[in-house]
Amino acid sequence: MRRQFNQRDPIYLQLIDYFREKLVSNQFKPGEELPSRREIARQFNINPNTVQRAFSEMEEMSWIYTEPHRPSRVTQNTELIQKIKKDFVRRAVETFVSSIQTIDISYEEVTELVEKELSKRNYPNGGIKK
Amino acid sequence: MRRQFNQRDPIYLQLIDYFREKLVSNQFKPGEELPSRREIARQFNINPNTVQRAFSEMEEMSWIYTEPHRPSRVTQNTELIQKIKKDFVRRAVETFVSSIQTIDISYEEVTELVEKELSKRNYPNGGIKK
DNA sequence: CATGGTGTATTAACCACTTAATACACTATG
DNA sequence: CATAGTGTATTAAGTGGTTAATACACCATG
Repeated sequence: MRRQFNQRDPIYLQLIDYFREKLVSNQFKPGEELPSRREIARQFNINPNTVQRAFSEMEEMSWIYTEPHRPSRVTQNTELIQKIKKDFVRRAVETFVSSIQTIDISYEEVTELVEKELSKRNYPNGGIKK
Repeated sequence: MRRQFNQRDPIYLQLIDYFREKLVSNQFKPGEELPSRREIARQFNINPNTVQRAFSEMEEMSWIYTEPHRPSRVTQNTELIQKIKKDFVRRAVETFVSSIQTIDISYEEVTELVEKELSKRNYPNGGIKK
């Protein structure tokens, strides 16, 4: 659970991103209980309300659910998790393409640069991470 | 010169991006005179100080230069323009790769998605834009 | 039944940052 | 030489948004 938050982006967004990463990389069992807001706040040394903010948004997106007076749980909808993953990638691709298309550069150059950057980060072919 | 600014990002940053695009796509002659701050402000219907803010930052980055009491001019350093272009692409690639590497996805899938998105936007191979 | 932890709601404080107002010296133009 | 436009600096105002404080009802545990 050790992770530093940068000082640039809102903490609650970084929290959401943190959970997204765990979600799409199967680090959660479906329906798994999450630590309480206050517990997480303690671990990250942030305000409980900030955690609540993140939880609210994740609940809004159905990433988690909370029965009254029960700990929040990770969604049991595995299709949703796949969708989160797909949407995330799609959005990243769109943002990327949208920005580079203002540049006069060939497709081959682009993919070569992407490939280079991927391998630079020890990202072997085949999708086995780290 | 018609372009709408979104209401999400700071205007001065969108202005800078606007000039970056013109700069790297050779829509400026080296040393070309730029319209005055107030003129640009009128065209975009924004505050002259906002233009000045953008100009300051572009001057800081040496994209433009301003002799005392003269109109600002586009840099004559063509190598710099190449560097701006390269840096911009490099940063876009880094951001992109950095985000998708939190996802369990193969390199082939990534490049395929990028290729798809590029062609969807009428981006023919070979780098001939639009 | 008391105590401490929980999810949640409301409100306030804060805060970085962008944008705008204003002023000034200078220059070109007539 | 007057007028209008320019680059620039300083300062104020505004603003959207995040974070924090506080409170409340509820529940489990002893």
